[in-house]
Amino acid sequence: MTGQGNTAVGRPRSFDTDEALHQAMLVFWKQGYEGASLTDLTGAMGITKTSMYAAFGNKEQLFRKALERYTDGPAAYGLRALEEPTARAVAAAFLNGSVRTTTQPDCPAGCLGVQGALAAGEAGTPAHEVLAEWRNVAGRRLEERFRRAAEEGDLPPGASARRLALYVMTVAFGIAVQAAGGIGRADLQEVADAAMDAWPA
Amino acid sequence: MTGQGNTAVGRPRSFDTDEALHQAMLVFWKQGYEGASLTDLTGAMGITKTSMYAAFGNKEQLFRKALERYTDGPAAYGLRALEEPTARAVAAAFLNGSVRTTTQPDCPAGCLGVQGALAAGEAGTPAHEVLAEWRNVAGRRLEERFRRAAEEGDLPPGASARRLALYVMTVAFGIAVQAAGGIGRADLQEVADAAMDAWPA
DNA sequence: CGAGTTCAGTACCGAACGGTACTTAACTCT
DNA sequence: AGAGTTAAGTACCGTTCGGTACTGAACTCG
Repeated sequence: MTGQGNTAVGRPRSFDTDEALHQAMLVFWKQGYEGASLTDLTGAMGITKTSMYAAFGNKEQLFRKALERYTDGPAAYGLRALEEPTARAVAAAFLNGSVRTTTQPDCPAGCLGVQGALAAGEAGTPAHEVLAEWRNVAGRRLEERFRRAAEEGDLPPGASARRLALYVMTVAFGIAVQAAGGIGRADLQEVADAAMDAWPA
Repeated sequence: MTGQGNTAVGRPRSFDTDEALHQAMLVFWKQGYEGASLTDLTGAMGITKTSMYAAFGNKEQLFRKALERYTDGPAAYGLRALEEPTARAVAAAFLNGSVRTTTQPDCPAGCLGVQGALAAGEAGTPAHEVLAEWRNVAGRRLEERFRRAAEEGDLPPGASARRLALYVMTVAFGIAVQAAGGIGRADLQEVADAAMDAWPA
């Protein structure tokens, strides 16, 4: 029950935790969980190891917080897309957002949720599982949105919400892989457009 | 100019290099380049570090050879697909092959070419670049095949071979990501089928 | 001004990393 | 049998890994 009021007692923190977390996110994004050493992380964050442990716990918890920040920041297009008026617009907005975020000039190429720990050794297993769940949650959100669209008559009777959600997520993940390999934004936007040709009705 | 005839001089190798390379491939496939330690690798290969260095050079060269083996083995569906008679059949065979290989029960889930080093620190950069090139080569092969199809009148006049190749590769990579996250074969086959709905004409 | 509390920095921990020198074992050829 | 050649095994190299005691410094409150 440690009070979290703004009455500061003790020596005040000399760095901005938000900015430090942002830098850590960028390192994880570029190098992956196992490829990012504490030296890489704290170097980019501009703090020492002790400060990082005091502020964030350990490497794994730092990664989880960096992923939350990624979700609310660069990956926010995911939730925004769900608010589009039609299922088709939702799918297009999701794919377009993934193209834009995975090819942002001032950020690492690709998607943290995909390349953060797609394969991992023993040390990276927790991160691997966290990211797999992160991707599945996104897919479930999309599926629920499409199910609602089906109930509203926004999708043809035969369409499967689950199948459509899986398809859109799969194309988005593929876009992330291509971006990580250096494929440019214009090419990937064409891919996103081509993917929408498979949309029903 | 060391002769490579079958006249064996010196102590004969006591392990099967092909089998050892196969085991190394499986470890890289499951754990990625940086996540696979020499202890993990040599443990699975059933040999000591010295034997591994004598037979394969170092970790990076072992990875390159494991990737070649992956190309000729689990990923051989890629070249086979190019031999299909029509562009549509090529695309379908490629996607179906990716579904089968990334969800093989007795192999790691996903694709070595995708998850081997999608993001990497400094130590994993060579592997990262090797895999990016590996994916691009596959895409170029597909693009050439589709260009030939266009010349043969096997594709509508407006179709872009490059765009179609990029689309098929992107879906295949997305399937690999989904498989790495535990999505099953039946679901992914539905995705592959759905992706073909975008095929022109 | 202490007393209490929290943060920063140095210096260090044991373990694991990729890689190698050196000895011993197993083979072919003369 | 002995020389020459190559592989296997042990034991070790320096470095880096994630993580932590411990010492001072900076702040609020009484």
